[in-house]
Amino acid sequence: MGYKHNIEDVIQRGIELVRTQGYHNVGINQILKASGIPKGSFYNFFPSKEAFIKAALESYGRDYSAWIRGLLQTEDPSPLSRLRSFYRILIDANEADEYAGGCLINTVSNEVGRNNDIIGEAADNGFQKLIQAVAECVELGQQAGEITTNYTALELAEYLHAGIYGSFSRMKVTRSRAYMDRWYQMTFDFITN
Amino acid sequence: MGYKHNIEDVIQRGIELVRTQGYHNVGINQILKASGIPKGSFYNFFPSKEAFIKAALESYGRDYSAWIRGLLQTEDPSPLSRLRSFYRILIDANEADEYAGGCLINTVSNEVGRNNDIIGEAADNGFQKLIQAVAECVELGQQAGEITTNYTALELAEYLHAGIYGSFSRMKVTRSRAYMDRWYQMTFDFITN
DNA sequence: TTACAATTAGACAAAACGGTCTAATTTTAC
DNA sequence: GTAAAATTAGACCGTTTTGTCTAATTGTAA
Repeated sequence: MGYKHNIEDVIQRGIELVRTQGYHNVGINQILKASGIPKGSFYNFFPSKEAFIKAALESYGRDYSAWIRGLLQTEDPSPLSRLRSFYRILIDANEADEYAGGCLINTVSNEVGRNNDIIGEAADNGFQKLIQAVAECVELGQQAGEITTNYTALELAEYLHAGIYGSFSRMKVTRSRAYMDRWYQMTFDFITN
Repeated sequence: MGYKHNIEDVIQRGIELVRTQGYHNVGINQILKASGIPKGSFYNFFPSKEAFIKAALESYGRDYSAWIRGLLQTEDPSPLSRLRSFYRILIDANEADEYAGGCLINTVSNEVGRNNDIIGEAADNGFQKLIQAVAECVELGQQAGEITTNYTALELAEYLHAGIYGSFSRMKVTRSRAYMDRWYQMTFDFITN
């Protein structure tokens, strides 16, 4: 049967709160309330807020990179087309989310990544997972002659990552998908053969 | 003679603290201590922390965009060369700063831009100032035939903005200029004729 | 000089913060 | 069934948070 509360539930609720509202802006009590868990159970599972967000980043990174891989491994025979499709879906998802937060890793990384080594490292690990998933598809696109080979697949994946995440930053205050759409158009214009 | 304390001093100290440590991670008391101002004076100048950061964003946006304009209006006759030089200096500055914070507007925007309309709007205004300063030089580069005219100057400036700020995000957790350098190389490869 | 306004100064307050603690309950292992 | 371990529950604690308040001081304008 198991006990009443479930760690994974708490993590998912916490992810959603922190992703949309920020690390320091969300208190433990808020997470307790949202997940219906008492404080004792929370601190039984996690020794600190820092440990909680580390676990959240790891869970999010796993799920997110798996989601990316799923989207990049469809039956579409063109790697470039799959890559384009992925970014369109990502942009659509952010619009559907009303530009509320973008990516948890980005939110946390920007807020505390530089000032907290444990969180910073967890964020970096997460980013690398996402970038790696993209790089694999980029490489296939290069092999298929669809994407420029002037740069390595990893360099291109990092370029894509920086660009879309920079667009997220503008998106958050403009609350518009225009910047992401323009980024999409221009970037694929630049990197395709 | 004037009174003992000076608003602009307090703003500059606050900017530096918030830029490197984040909005919620820096308390009023920290700003008071750093600028040697008592609480009564602070709240005499600013009605709230929110009002303070709004003033800080405005001051920072003014100074930063003026700094950009200065760097983009040298005696170098090539707009493209001036633009390249500006981004090299910007990247160098972030390295010299030990990747501590990047841009105040970006830091605050990512942390609270979506959850606080007053701060979000101030951040957006600041971003627009910076992008506009870059766009003017991009346009000159287009007129000189150095930069692609497939996109408007504003679109290209926004693209540059998103890219370098996305690189900042990676920079913060990797504490390395590698991502910015690669972004620089690739972007100018893409946008030049 | 005098009257008024702005600034200075920091004690104080209410609320929120992360985290601790003890006791009751539930599950697991033997 | 029984003992040990894990989980649940929330009252409680010390600290820190933003913001208020009153009184003294300083500057300004008549």
